[in-house]
Amino acid sequence: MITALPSPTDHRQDVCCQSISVAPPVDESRDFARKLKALSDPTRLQLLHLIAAHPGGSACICHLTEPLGVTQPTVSHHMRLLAESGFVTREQRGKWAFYTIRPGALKDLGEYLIDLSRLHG
Amino acid sequence: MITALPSPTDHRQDVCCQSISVAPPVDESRDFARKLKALSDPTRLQLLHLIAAHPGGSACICHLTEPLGVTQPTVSHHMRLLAESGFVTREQRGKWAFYTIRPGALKDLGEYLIDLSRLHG
DNA sequence: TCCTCGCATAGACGATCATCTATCAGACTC
DNA sequence: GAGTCTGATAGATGATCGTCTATGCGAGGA
Repeated sequence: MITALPSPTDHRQDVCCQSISVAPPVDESRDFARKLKALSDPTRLQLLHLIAAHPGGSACICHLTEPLGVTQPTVSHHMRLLAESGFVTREQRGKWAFYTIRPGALKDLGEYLIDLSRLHG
Repeated sequence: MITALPSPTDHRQDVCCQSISVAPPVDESRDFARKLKALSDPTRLQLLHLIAAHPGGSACICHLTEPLGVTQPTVSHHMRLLAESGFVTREQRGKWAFYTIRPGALKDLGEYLIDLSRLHG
């Protein structure tokens, strides 16, 4: 809803700009914010890079700890967050846990940001 | 560097997957993580939506407080974070502070995520 | 020059987070 | 079945975060 629409010839000083009261998409914002938060840590981004560099975008945890210089429980914690947010899937193969990138989740989030950059009224 | 390359006919049980020790881009990850963190809050996403809905992607703070149900200092705090991360620019017009979306910043981040989704080896 | 208005800053507080050490659970080997 | 290995979980701790109230500061208007 537009409550004020100052034109270039409007000399009133108590009007700053159009007031647009369109309610922002609260639930959607909350959902995307949660996903963005899951990616907002350098260790998790590096984990995704490492996994993505493996054939098929799939890697086992045992090869993710040493290159990052953090402990195994820390990697496990981060992988859980990434899995809960839908960026990877977990699969047990024998004694090893494999995590696989879900490209669609990253792509969807990227497109959300690009759409937001194009939203101009 | 690849240290183990089990083929489908490799029956050794103590090999789980290729170990790829390519050092992840630490500085780049830290930078993108900082930007993602700036967007990882529902209030900030709604602020960006609100500003983007204004003509020219530009709005003054006075119209951003009420629709979001938070106090003015809280909006000011969030806008500072968004400005420091490069997603908006600030401009003083008379007594009003205008914030303008920087579409390129959102677009770059979106493309980073889409590239990451395509990284598969 | 004082007053008002718009917005930033300061400081506090409770919640969340990233990381660690210690431990547990499940799967394989001998 | 005992021992080993992989990875998850529990709990603690220090840091960061989101929000608030109170206050300061600069720009206009009277």
